[in-house]
Amino acid sequence: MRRSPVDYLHGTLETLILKTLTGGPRHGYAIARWIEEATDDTFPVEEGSLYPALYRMEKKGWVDAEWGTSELGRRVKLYRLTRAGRQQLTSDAAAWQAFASAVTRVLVKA
Amino acid sequence: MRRSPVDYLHGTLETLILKTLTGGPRHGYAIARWIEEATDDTFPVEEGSLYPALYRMEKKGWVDAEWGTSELGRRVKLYRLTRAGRQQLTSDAAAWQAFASAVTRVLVKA
DNA sequence: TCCTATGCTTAGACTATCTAGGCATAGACC
DNA sequence: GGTCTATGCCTAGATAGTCTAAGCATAGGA
Repeated sequence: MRRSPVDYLHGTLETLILKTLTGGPRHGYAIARWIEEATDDTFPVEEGSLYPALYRMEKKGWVDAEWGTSELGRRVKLYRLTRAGRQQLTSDAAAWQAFASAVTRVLVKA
Repeated sequence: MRRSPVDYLHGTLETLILKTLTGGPRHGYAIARWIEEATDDTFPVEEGSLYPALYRMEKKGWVDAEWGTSELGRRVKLYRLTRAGRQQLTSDAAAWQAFASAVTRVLVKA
């Protein structure tokens, strides 16, 4: 029963998306590709997870969305980090570090 | 919207339980207390999560259960790590490290 | 007597994920 | 012209692990 990194993904996707958007506005597809590349394809970002996550985040006021055009001339929905989203990222990153270091500490414990 | 460590817990509970049992057989209640103490109360282990997790793990053959008596003279169900459980822990711990380091790498990225 | 800590069980709700389908178009290739 | 791949968004339903909240039982201390 191999546990894939994805099994742990719960809750971290939104944080990773927030982080992605600190590089400037991006559309969904680009966000997915960026995360995959940044993690060396450690986890695939499924569209069925990505888009619902973006809607939740828009609803919570962490991102703003507006329709635009990609470099390739396609119609895309651009997401931009709001001030609230930036604050959330700061808080999320700290919460993640606390969680990750606690788990690691336990797993490494003699 | 404060993100509590628990939001990230998904999937890690079983791994933490496996680790707990490397210290010898323990009953559910003791497992919960050990994890909470080992993480400096960073996350509470709810009974509604713990016991179902133990049943899943027994079903998967990672642990064996048998009724016994606690130091306090109470009837307790003791869980013991199986060989398969020990292997699972090795695999889980590696998967966790891969996941955690990938996420941390992204969040720290300039 | 009452309260707390110990200890196990489980039904149902919640929610974030994945599966899998749909739709649309640009560009490359044959 | 036709086909295939990459790009791009949407969403219904299934899955699965968590939490809430209740029940049950007993030992020990105040």
